[in-house]
Parts: sequence; C-alpha cells; structure tokens
Amino acid sequence: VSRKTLRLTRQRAIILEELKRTRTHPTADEVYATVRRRLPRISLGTVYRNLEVLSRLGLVRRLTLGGSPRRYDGTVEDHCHIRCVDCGRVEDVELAASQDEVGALVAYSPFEIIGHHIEFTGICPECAKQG
Amino acid sequence: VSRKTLRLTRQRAIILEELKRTRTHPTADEVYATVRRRLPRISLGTVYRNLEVLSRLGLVRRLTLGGSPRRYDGTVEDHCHIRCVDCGRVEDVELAASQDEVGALVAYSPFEIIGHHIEFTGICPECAKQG
DNA sequence: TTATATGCAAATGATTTGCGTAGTC
DNA sequence: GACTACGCAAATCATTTGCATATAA
Repeated sequence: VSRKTLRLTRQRAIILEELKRTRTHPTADEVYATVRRRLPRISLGTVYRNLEVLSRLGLVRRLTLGGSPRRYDGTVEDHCHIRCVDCGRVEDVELAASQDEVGALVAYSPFEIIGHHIEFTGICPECAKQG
Repeated sequence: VSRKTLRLTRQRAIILEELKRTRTHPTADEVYATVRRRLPRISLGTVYRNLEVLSRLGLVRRLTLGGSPRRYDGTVEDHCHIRCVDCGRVEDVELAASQDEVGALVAYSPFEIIGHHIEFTGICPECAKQG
C-alpha cells in the first residue's frame, strides 16, 4: 500500500522496452548489458530496482525458476518454461492443456492457492549436439 | 565422470539422516542448525558440500524453487510443492494427476525433456490468519 | 517545487573455494 | 598409507541499500 507516485524515467522505460523485445529470459546482468548500449551511464542497481518495480506492477515477470541468478520475462501471460540443465538457457514451452486445467490438478492443499508454474528440465538442442 | 571414491563420513551420514527425517524442505542453514545439535563442530561449508554430493547421488533433492536461499528435500520421489508467498514456507502438494500425465502435457519442444516440477504459490494457513 | 529515482559504492546474504589437517577406506 | 573430506576463513557471486544529486511531474 504505497502512496508513492511512480515516475516514468528514461531508464525505466528503456528497461521495460528491452525486456519486452527479447525472448531470452535474461538475468539482471544481461538486461544491464543490453540497456547500457542505449544508456551507457545507467547503473546495475538501477536495473535491479526497476526490475523489482516493473514486476510489482505486473508489467514483467520475475521467474521462480531454480538457480541463480534470477531471470526475468517480458511476457506476462501464463506460460511454462524449460531450462537446459547443461547451459542454463530458459525457453518457453507450449502446453497441450490450458493453465486452468493445470491449476485444477491439485487434489488438496490447506493453502489458498494463488498461482502455479511448471518448469520442465531438459537438454537444449545445442548442448545435445555437443554431448 | 569422477573417479573419486566417496566416503561415508559421520557428517555425511547425519546430514542425510536429518534431511530424510523432516518434511520442512530446509535451507542449508536450517540443516546446519539441526545437524549441529549432534555434531557441534561441523561447519556450514561441510553442510553445503554434502548437500551437493547427496543431491548428485540422487539421495536428496535440490529444489528448483524460486527465491533464495535454496531449499533441499529428503523425499526423492516426484512430487509438487506449494510455496507461501508471504513467509516462504514450502509444503508438498498432492496432485489429482500422475506425474506421467503432467509430463505428457508438453505440446512441443526442441529440448530433450528430462523432468518437470510444478510449483504452486499461495498463502499458507498461518499467514492467512494474520492477514 | 518537491519527492522519486539515479549513480556510485559499500553492505548484505548465500554459496563456493583454498588450505592445512583429520579420518575413512 | 593414500586420498577424500573436514573445519576454518577468505573469496566470490547476486542482490540490496545508503547517500548525495539529478530529474520527472
């Protein structure tokens, strides 16, 4: 319940823009590298702060994937991911079922359920080639 | 492809034993605290090293949940988790579908799929009470 | 004008690693 | 006896935060 008035700074706008543009589920560091091409003086701290703000606003998604560093996703709609256990790359996965059907899978839980996320693991084509 | 011969040290055995005994999906620090009651001179580094070894051996599971610190699970069989977005507690969830059915949900992926994990998020009963 | 956001650097938190010694096999 | 694992401490990696200044509204 914050009373703060958010401002659309150049930094914030460009971080959002670049994150929406990519499909690679970048880490904060990768966003930093990309954004720095347009704003050479931006700091990594600003990137972290804005990724936090943007995900609170629901404009981007903070992925709850295993592993560090954390990854972000410009696509907000519910979808699943697959992570290469070898190189760590994360890609989207298309499901045969709807997200609602997945949500309905729970037999019982005392928790009030808010959401869900399926993470598949596997070997990506590139790593498969290299054995 | 390691040629090392593993040894069953007192520390390793007790870490495994304590992890098998609990259902709380503890962090390395929590395992450390528990094990220390029996081995007061054990170091946190040893706990980390052994959790790594034990999960490579498939004797325990390193959870690929979002958030830090990382959590471990003494139950190796496939099952799903629910994490309280408020207090971070992680509990097991029983599914209405089999794990095979979940695996079959993927419509298409260029990855060679190895496994999957569903993480539900919600509010645990305790946090729900406190609003 | 004024409060939010930035850049910078230091602080924090989690995990890993180097090293000399202890203990398993 | 040989070599793995330990305890300890320092190093590394990711992320957060304090502060003085810049800037959006």
